[in-house]
Amino acid sequence: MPELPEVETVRRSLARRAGGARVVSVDLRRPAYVTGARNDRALLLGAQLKRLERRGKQIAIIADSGRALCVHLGMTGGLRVLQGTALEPTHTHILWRLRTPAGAALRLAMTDPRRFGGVWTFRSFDDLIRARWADLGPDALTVTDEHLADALAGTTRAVKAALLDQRLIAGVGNIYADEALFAAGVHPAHPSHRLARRRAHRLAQAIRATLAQSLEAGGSTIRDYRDADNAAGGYTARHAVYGRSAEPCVRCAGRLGSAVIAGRTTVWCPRCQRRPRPWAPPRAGRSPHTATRG
DNA sequence: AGGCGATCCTGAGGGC
DNA sequence: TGCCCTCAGGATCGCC
Repeated sequence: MPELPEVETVRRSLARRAGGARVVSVDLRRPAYVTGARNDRALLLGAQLKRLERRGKQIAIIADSGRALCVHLGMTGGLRVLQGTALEPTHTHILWRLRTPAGAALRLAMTDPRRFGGVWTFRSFDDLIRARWADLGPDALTVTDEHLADALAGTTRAVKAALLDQRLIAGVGNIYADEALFAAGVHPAHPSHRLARRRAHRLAQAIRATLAQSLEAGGSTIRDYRDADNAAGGYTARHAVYGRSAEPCVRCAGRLGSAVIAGRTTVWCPRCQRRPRPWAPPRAGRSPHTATRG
């Protein structure tokens, strides 16, 4: 489920609630959810949670022991802090018991009904970066106009497909790809390399602005997404196109269209997001301006 | 190179 | 109430 704003919201709430806490016990209930060493020490038993980092849709939990966990939430994953007698969520694959510096007992639950996410264990944050983050593009929240323009110039794919490719830009998923394309007035099927550089810059600005606005609202809540505090996101109501197929465009009131592009349901406004003019072969003799090929 | 479909899973929602 | 179908925030793989 979660895209960059939701993952960053989880990271922040986790840092606030469990930062500095020590791992008292580890209960790994579904070993297959973890890749790499699966022993207690690899899962940070006895260590203190020191730093929480994020790149795109992935979170790194770095302990004072130097060890690091990489968490990818997939479609339905969540990291939830439970206090007191709070009920444990269903599909909890790992449960950590923590003790905060102030002495409070907390539980941290890694939940993921569909199990498209996962946890990877590493001896160090450097190892994590090498194994999992080295191939990711720059984080979408701070991607530069120049980087996105260069990345798009290098591929012929539909721009929507390019935005979903985490090697080009990290953190954009199906919701924010559609939202940013709408905000920039770019048709999702526009061939990436044919997008004018000026429009690629505008798209980069739209990506940053859309993600920042959603982050400010605590992300989007579709179905079961919750942050580490179990709070729902407030951005869903502000979606201009995602989930609004056949509804009126917020800008021109025209009917929003949808189709499967890059294997994902895509919604856009046919009037506000024009298709590129199709290339037509020049026909000789029709106009004095028609180029004659040698 | 990249489109496409299948695949990994569970759950929600609609139609009947 | 239940059954059957479709669809869902992600990402990878093999095949054309």
